[in-house]
Amino acid sequence: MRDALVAAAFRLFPERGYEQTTVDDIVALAGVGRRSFFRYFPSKEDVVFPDHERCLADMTAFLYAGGDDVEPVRRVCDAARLVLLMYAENPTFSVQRYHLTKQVPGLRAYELSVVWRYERALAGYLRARFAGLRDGILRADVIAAAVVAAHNNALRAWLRSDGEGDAETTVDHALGHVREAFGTAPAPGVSGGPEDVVVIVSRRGAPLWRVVQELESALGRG
Amino acid sequence: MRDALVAAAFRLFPERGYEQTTVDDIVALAGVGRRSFFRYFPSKEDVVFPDHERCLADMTAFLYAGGDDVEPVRRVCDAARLVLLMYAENPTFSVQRYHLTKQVPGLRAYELSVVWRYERALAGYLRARFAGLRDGILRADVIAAAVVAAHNNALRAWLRSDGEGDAETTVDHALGHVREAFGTAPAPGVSGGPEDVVVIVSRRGAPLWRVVQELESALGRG
DNA sequence: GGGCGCGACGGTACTGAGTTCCGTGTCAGG
DNA sequence: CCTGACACGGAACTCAGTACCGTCGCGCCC
Repeated sequence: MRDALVAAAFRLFPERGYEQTTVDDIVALAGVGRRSFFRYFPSKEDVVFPDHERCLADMTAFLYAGGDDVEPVRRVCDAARLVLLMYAENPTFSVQRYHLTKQVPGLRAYELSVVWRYERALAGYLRARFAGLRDGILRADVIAAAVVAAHNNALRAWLRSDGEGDAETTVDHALGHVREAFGTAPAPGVSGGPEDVVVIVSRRGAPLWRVVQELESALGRG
Repeated sequence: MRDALVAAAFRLFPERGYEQTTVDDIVALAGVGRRSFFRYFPSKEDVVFPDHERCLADMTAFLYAGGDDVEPVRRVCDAARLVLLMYAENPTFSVQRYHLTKQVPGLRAYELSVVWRYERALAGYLRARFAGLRDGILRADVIAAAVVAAHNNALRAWLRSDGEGDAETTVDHALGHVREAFGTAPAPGVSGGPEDVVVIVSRRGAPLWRVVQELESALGRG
């Protein structure tokens, strides 16, 4: 029933556009009553994101499945990675939806509220992991936003390639930037970020010779 | 006329709720025709964010008013700071709207699309400033998202205080975290982050003497 | 001064999303 | 055969948003 409605909707949307397709058109093509549409989808927009609830639940489950021994930032990056892989499971559907949301303002707004829930899930996890830390909530919110932005960047690049590109490499590269910025270097050779970049953090009070020593060591010239 | 409609709307919203207030109620109280409402506000939600367009335009103008000599990340942080100060100009109105958006899902979704436009404005500016840089677009998007998240964090904290707290200090502190994470130390004594930390990023291919030069300069020992 | 265009406002009627209420079939178990 | 739970369908309704048109007030030009 759900699947029949989604199938009918995505047969009509490409040919006459989202806004020009009424719910009556969809239910007529699916051969079901109008009332049944709103039983399965609270609004017309929801039919465009039919598996969003399940995907969000999967990501949340993944977050809390790992123990507290795994590094938090790495965990949320892996969660974002997981979401992108879910998108990549149905390339044609994802690309079709991308073209819809790109040109229908109403759907773009709805997509924002969808993405927002993912971001809040990530932030909630990080807030719990950062509990007690100085500015833990702020740090959690900022990192969650950065992770989502990196994920979206990679996702859109992949969608623009019509699902032909390498989604994994792209998202790992993007998330590598975030982990770099927030103090968790990607594992060597994992393909996150360019491998010829090294970050040194120093306190101003430290003696210069110690900083140079660390620097040479980090650059492999010691 | 606009002001009359906004005033009427915000007299009705608190007493009977946003969704229970129809557009007809608003225009009846304002003493104008229903048609005129939609002349000034494309949708019912827009009356809740009456000065959003102006605020966005002001922020964009501020971004491009500074020359290319000012550091990009600092510039977008200052732009976010400017937005928060605009909110702080009308504390009672901002707090009232906060309570509305907090409990009406439809308004929260609309607010997301509003915030999204600010984020895209910041990202657009950063993309231009980072043009030609390796992963410039990705970096721009991630930093814009982080700045917006930090701004929102500070804004919500201030709104929860019913506009009584110190908005400037809060937002400076939050944005300091972002500037720390992305390699731009906050101005000395501004209260963002620990002031004795400096970050140097180097590519492995760079000559060591150049790196040490940058390092000495950053540490203020050159 | 008298048409005259123009822009702002108001009213009517319409479309379509979303809701409410209710009738109908269907299948289980007693 | 009766009955209660449940899924579906349909009619009628509310309200946001749009299209169309009529009206008023204003300056402007002949």
